Amino acid sequence: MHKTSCTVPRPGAPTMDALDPTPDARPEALREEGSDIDPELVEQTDEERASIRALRLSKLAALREAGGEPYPYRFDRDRNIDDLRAEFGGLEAGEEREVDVSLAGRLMLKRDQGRLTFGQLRDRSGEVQLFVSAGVIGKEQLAEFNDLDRGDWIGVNGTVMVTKKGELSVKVSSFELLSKALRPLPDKWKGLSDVDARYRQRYVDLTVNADARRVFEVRFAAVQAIRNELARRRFLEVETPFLHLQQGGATARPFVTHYNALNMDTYLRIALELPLKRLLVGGLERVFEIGRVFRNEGIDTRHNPEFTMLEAYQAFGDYTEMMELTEQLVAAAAMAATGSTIVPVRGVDIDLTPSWRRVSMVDLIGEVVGVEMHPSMPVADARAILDRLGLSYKPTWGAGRCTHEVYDELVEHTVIQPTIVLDHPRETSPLAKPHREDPSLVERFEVIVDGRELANAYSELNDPVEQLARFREEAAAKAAGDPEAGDVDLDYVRALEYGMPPAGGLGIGIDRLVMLLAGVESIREVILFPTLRPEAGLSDADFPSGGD
RNA sequence: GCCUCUGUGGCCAAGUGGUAAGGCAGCGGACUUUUAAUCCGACGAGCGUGGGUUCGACCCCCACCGGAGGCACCA
Repeated sequence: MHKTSCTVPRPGAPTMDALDPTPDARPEALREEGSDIDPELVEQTDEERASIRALRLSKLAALREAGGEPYPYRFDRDRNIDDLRAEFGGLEAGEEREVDVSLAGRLMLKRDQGRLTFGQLRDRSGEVQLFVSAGVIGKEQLAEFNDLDRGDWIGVNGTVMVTKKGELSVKVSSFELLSKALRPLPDKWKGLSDVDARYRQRYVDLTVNADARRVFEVRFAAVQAIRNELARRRFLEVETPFLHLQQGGATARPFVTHYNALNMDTYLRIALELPLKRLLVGGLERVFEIGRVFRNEGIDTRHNPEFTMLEAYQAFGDYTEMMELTEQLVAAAAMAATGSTIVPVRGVDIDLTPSWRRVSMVDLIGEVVGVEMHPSMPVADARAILDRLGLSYKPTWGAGRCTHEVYDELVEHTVIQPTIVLDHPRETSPLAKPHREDPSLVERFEVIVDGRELANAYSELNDPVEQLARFREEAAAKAAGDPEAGDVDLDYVRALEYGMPPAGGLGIGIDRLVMLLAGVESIREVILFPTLRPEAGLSDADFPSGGD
């Protein structure tokens, strides 16, 4: 047993032995003088005895035995660690201040020097060293501190000092266990790198990987900046239903769920569009929603079945307003998240500073591919171009769809710097208003950055007769077996019949924006709990009671 | 859905046909200014799961279960 005694008996302390009258049945190896093994461990299997978790459970039991509480209710700290650094960061090596401070956080490292132990305490704002000296808190308290484990949550009280190596520290006068960790943290240097474990146990990932934490700070800053900019422009933030009775607002397969009370199937929303535009009919004029949408499609580095969209609608504007708005929102997000509107992506500086290049789809195709194409050209000519370019097409495609195909296959991925690609073929844009100068086009643009679509916007269709016709086309396609086609939303048509003001609408994929700003290549890195298959092998057997 | 890669103690990681290195953490010991502290000592896995081949399998084969990347589709 330990040479030091302390108020909390640790495994093997005399009180425990006294409480256990049974003969010492411990294996030879554990019965030696100085063995620190809790007698309770004898009740455990070999596997449990070997496990860190079992040892921690016995620590827990010992602590409670002594009247301690490993999971107390609260701790009053008086500042965050970054506050402490701001206040005392100017101290010289060796300086001390008789200022009482109290901090709370997770114990990340321990360096035991014998009569002195250094700890590393982390809260959300930063880390600071703990200086825990027997000369200050006494040998017993020091032994208790040394009995803490990496990963435990603690609260500390102490004064401020700087070590002779210049490290700002808290000279601990007392500490309190706030929550005992039963499972060990990953390697203190290598951290957690197994991506499966990182996503499934995001709590561990966030604990040990600073990069993971940084991504979500970036995400918050970007979203907050977008909210602020929209609010400044007098947009009203709203919340619309997740459960939709009809499929619409985008072309995508929905998740279907059953609502018992109404005994009917409902869809998880695939877009925010139709409810928001109803609000324009209602006269709200400028509305936006940042929210989760759900698409029953594949998972890859750029797609997660649930993801976050911003959609904003502005009455009395058209898509040219949306171009300016998109630029300002993205620039504001970049500035807030990274401090700059220039973000490095794979060695290339992407300059998000407004204004961005604006180019029509047909002009861009001419520039990149070197062919003259237009949705108004005879379909036979369009097909000839696709043949020459080695692209395939379906017999149902018109010249517009063919034009879009060339753009998708050969142009989009070549566009690295932010570019507003405008005036899409009418054939591929069923929800946008026809172009005021060219009936084969619609007033629509996409923003391409780093070869990927970041935003999509229209002059919104508000002609109820035209809208009904398009809904009917979709419904016919759905009836013919297209799972991505939507339903006829008669209430939406009725809303338009009351009159929707002319408006521009904008959608931005928030996850992709964050990927860009955070410099990560997988959408799972910007979603806290990405969709994964069920974890195999996690069972009750992984949670032995520890011998109680 | 298809293709390729991948799964070794709590974490990181070697081994690729001869019977599981090493590091971190944890455990015991030393140390009052460390910074991934250091030093000494003891311990811990039969290699995702199930079959098969072989005298012998972490290693080869098959299936299944996770994961990653790519293709297809989409934001």
